Amino acid sequence: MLEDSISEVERIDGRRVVARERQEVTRAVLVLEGHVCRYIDDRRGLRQIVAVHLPGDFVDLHGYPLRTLDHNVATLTPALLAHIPHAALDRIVAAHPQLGVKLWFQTMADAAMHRRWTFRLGRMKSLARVAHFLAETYARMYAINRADGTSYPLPLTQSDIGEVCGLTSVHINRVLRELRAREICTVRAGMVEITNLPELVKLGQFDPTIFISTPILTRIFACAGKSPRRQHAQYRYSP
Amino acid sequence: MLEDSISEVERIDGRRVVARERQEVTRAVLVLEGHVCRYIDDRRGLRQIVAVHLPGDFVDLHGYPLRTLDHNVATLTPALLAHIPHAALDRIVAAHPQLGVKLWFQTMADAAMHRRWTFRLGRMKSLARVAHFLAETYARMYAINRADGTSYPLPLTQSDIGEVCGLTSVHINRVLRELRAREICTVRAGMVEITNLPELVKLGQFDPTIFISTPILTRIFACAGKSPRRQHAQYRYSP
DNA sequence: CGCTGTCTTGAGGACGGTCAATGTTCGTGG
DNA sequence: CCACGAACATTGACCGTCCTCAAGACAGCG
Repeated sequence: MLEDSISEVERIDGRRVVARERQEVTRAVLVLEGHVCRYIDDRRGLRQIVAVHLPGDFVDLHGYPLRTLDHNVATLTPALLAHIPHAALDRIVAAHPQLGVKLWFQTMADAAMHRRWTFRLGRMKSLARVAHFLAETYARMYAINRADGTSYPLPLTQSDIGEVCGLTSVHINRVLRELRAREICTVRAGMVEITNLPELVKLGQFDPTIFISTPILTRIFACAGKSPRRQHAQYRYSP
Repeated sequence: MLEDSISEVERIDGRRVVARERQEVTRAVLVLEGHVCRYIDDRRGLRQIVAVHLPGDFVDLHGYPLRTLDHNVATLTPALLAHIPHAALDRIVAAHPQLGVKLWFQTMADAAMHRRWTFRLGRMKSLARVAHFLAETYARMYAINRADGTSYPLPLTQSDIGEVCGLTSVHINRVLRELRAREICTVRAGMVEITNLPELVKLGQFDPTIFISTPILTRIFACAGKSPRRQHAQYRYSP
């Protein structure tokens, strides 16, 4: 039904703004090819990326209930985007309320990822942040069959990764060097080659639960054990 | 209809865990009184708070489409909670799909706040983070009529605020001292007294848009002007 | 009273930002 | 085929923010 609702398919260059903050949205965007991100500008015009979207992801489905955007949307690479008018979603939801809940589910998976990102920025050091991001992206790429064994394409610059992880491009460079030196993974020429997945997962405290839709992922990430317990210290927080 | 769906009202102490990560949820929790938070533990058992909920907020409505939680829920203060079984939501959504979209909207407002938090942690310095949090909470308290002029109750310890802002309680203490010294606001004895709202909003780069449901808020936060422009520097990012 | 939890302050140090120079890659045009 | 420029990657030196550790003050409460 969604496929039939596509009103337009658009090919677009890399590094192009697709939609602006506060803008009214009348259709949802679905990524068919390429990497798309959502970001929030600060006053100086610098930005924090709040989500990265891969093929198969809705970028702004939340714009359907919200009607307006609270952030910008831009491509990171050349991309192929499908547009689905909100009116079509109205019809689907009205006719099949349970499908409405399924769409809702999609946006909630997104929100769960937002929470992980909040956690990542609030609690982790640079090395762990990057490790988490790389592990998360691996899981997502794997799930959509874009990972070749332990490697996958990541067409982001070091600045982009910095904007994701709340670090400067300079520091990202040093972190990637460290990850390479520790033989955990190699990021080069737009490709990530993971040499030690258990270590990457552990370092990034990556919890694959929210991504596990396929049993394959469960096996791949079997290494991710954890059992946190709240501790009562003088400083409840120490990153 | 929601009111009629309440299956139970529960009074609960402060600092109690209400629900645990990975737990299946079968009912939604609505805050009637008190402060409730959602948080993610790290391996060491320390935590990052990813959301704070005030009276009138759904805490885990996202558990309705997701069916399981990706974080913990705990009270910060004694609270009064209403429980609404998912089965009741099923009936509402089936009978009135447009009400389903309204519920969806609620969870998306939440997601929008998540994105602001990501931005806050990724891009802002300590003073700005705390200022943003205080301004945001003021807007929310004002909207539910819990603010008395320029002051409102904030029954969080400095450690709690640290867990929200990704800082230690020690540093929160210094930040609050600084805010007081600059005569922007005073946080003491569980109360926030804002002495210079425009400055607080500016410092925290607070954007009230996503909270503006009432015209009153628009007026109160008229001081929040902004017009960011993407800048192309060697370092796209510098916090 | 004497807990216990919270707040406050100081001293020292680590992490990551800032600045700046240089290297690398790649596309474009002479 | 090479020269040039633009964007990205890499490295070093320095420094600021915020964490860490530690000690003490304060308040509420049994």
